[in-house]
Amino acid sequence: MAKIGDVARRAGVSTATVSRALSNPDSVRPETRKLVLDAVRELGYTPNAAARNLRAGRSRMLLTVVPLLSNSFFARIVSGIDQEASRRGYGTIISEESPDSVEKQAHLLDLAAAGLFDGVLLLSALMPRVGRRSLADMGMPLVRVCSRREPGAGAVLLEEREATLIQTRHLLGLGHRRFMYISGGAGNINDIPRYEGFCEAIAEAGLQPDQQIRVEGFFDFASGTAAAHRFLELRAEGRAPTAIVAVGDQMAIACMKGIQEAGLRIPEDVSIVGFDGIDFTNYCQPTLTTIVQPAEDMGAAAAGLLIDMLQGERDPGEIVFPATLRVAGSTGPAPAG
Amino acid sequence: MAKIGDVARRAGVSTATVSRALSNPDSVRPETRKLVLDAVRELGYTPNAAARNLRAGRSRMLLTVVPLLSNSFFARIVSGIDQEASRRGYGTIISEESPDSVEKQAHLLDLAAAGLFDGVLLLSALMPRVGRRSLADMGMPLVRVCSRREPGAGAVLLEEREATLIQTRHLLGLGHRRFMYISGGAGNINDIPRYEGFCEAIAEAGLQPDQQIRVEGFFDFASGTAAAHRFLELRAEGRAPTAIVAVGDQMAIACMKGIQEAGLRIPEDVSIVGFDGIDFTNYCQPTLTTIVQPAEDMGAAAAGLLIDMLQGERDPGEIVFPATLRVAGSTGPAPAG
DNA sequence: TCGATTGATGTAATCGATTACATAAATGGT
DNA sequence: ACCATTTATGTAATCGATTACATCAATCGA
Repeated sequence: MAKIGDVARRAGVSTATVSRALSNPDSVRPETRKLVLDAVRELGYTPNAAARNLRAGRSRMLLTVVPLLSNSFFARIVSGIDQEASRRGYGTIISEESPDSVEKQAHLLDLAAAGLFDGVLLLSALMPRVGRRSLADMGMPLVRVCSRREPGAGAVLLEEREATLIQTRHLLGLGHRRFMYISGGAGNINDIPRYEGFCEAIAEAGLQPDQQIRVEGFFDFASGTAAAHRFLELRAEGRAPTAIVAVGDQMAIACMKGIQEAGLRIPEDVSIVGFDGIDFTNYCQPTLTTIVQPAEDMGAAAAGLLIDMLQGERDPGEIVFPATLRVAGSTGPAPAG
Repeated sequence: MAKIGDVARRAGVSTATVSRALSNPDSVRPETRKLVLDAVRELGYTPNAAARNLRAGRSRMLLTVVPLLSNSFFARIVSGIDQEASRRGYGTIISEESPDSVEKQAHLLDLAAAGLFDGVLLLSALMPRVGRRSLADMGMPLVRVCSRREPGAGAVLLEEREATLIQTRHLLGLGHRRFMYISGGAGNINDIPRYEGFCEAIAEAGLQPDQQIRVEGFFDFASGTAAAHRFLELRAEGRAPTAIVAVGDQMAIACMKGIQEAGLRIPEDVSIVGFDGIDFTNYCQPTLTTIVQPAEDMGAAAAGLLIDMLQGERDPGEIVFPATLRVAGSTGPAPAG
C-alpha cells in the first residue's frame, strides 16, 4: 500500500506538498499539483485513515444506535442516514440497542472514548449508559431521531401530536365513537404527544378521552396480537370499540389479523389505523390506513444536521416533519348500532 | 481525554508498562498491574483507537454491504452480524449497495484503502467496484453471505437447492401439477440452485420442468404484483397454474394480494409458497408457507468466520445452513379439475 | 561468590499523515 | 537596485499507543 512518502518521491516533492496538493489544492502551483496528482494516480494512493484521524483528532464516522433493525421503519431511517452520510464523506457504524447487555453498551462507550466516531444518531429512546457514564455526558455530539428532545442535542421529529390528531379525526368523521388506543408503551417518549393528539381529537368530538380504552404495546407484533385478544374480550362483554388506533404498523397488522381470525371483518365490523407507513401496509389484507412517516428523509435530515453540527455550521436544532395520513382499506364507516 | 502518558505518570511507571499491563497483563508484576489499573480507572482512560490502529495496521472494524436494508431478511442478517461482531470486540460499518452510484462505490474503496475496516461481509451479489479496482482484488478478506461462492472468500449459504426441492415437493404432495415459478432474477446467483431444486422436484414427479411457467422477479413487491398480473392473464386463457413458487417472501405476499384482489381465494383456488421466512409471513392473510432461513444465525456465523479469518485461525471456508419449510395457510390441496 | 539467566521495567523508534515554522524564490514598490 | 512582501516548498514536530531493544535487579547453579 503506497504511503505519502512514496508519492512524494515519485513526484519529486516533499510529503508536505503532497498533503497540501490533496487537501488544499490552491496552495500549490498548478504544475506541482499535476505532478502530485499524477503520482497519486499511478500509485493508487489513498491516505491512511488511522494516521489522518490520529493527527486530526476526528474520525469522520457516525454511530447509529437503532432499537430493532428488523423493524423496517428503523431500517428505512438507517438507509437515509447511510445515504446522506456517505454523500458527505462520512461512514456509518451501526449498533443495535441492547438494554439488557451491559457488555454491549460498555463496548459502545469504549468506542466513543476511543474516538472511533465523531457523533451519534440515536433512534432509540434509551441512551447507551454504563453506571453514570453515558454517551451524552461524554460530550458526544448527538442527534435524536424520532425519539425525544434533549437539551444540547439535535432532534428530528414527526409532528406526533398532529399525526394522531388527524388519524383520530378521520375515524370520527366516519362516525366512530368508541375507540381502542394501542400505545407504544409509557416508557417511550413519543407516547405522550401521540396520546395527546388522540385525546384532543376525542375531546373535539365532545367525547371523554378517559372513557376510551387504552392498551399498552411495545411496537411489536406480539403487542398487536395481545390487543386483539383484549378487543375480543371486550366484544364478548358487549362493549367493543368500533375503531382501533395503533401507533405502530406492526401492532396494527398483528391486531388486524387477530381480529380477522375470530371471524370479524375489517373495516365492516371494526376499523383500524396504523402508524409509520411501512411497505407492508400496502400489501396486507385489507391495506392499512396509516400515518406515513418519511423515514428515509428523516434519516437523511438527521445525518445532515449532525454533520453540520460537527463542522460547526449549525447549532443543535430541531427538524420537524409533517405527518400525512394515507387512507386505505382498513377504515370505513362505523357499523350501525 | 486522558492519554497513556497521564496514566503512566499517575501510576508512577512508564507508558510501556501501562500498555503492557493492559494488553498483556501477565508480563507485569501484580503490584504494578494494580497501580496501573487503578490509575486507568481513576482517569477513565480508554486507548485512542486511531493511534492504536495506526501502530497495529488494523482497525477492528468490519464492513457490511447490504443490497436493501428495508428488506427485513437482510436486516436480520445484519442484526446477527452486529451481535457477533460486537461480542468479539469488532465494530460494524454498514453500507447500502448502490450499483448506480459510482461515487458511493468509490467511497467504499477509499475507506478500504484507508484501512478503515479489516474485512468485508458481502450480502450482495455485486462486488463494489470502480473500473477494474474492486474490494476483492485489493486483497480485502471477504465473506459472502447468501450471495455466491468465490475463490479465496468465505461463504455462508443456505442449502438453496434443497430448499426449493422440499418446497416444490410439498406442493406436489398436495396434488399440484401446474406451477408458476417466480425467480429472483437471472442476475442473482442464488437463482441457479433454486431453480435447479424446483426443476428436480418437478422431474421427480415425472413432469417437464420447461413446461412450467417461469417469471423473472427481483425480490421486491413490484415483482410479485407483476407475477399476479401474469397469473391472471394465464387464467383468462384457461391455462392458469394451481401453485406458485416465489423465491422471496415479499414477492409471494404481493402476488398473493394481486390474486386475492381479483376475487380468487388462497389456498382454495391457488396455493403459494415464499422464501426467507420474514416475520410478516405470520401476519399476512392467509399466513404464508415459506422456507425459513435462520437469518440472524447466518449473520452471526458469517461475522464469526470473517473474524476467525482475520485472526488467522481459519481459512476461508464455507458454512451451509439447512433449509426448513414452515407450512402455513397459503398452501392447500390442488383444486379439482 | 561469581557469571549466567530470567524477569520487570524504562527508553525511544515507529506507524503515516498533517501542519507550524523555516527558508528560498519571486514579485512589487519606490 | 534594494528592501519588503508574498508565494511556494521543505524540514521536522506532532498526534497517542505499541514494542524492539536496553538496562537493571534478582535469582540460580556450580
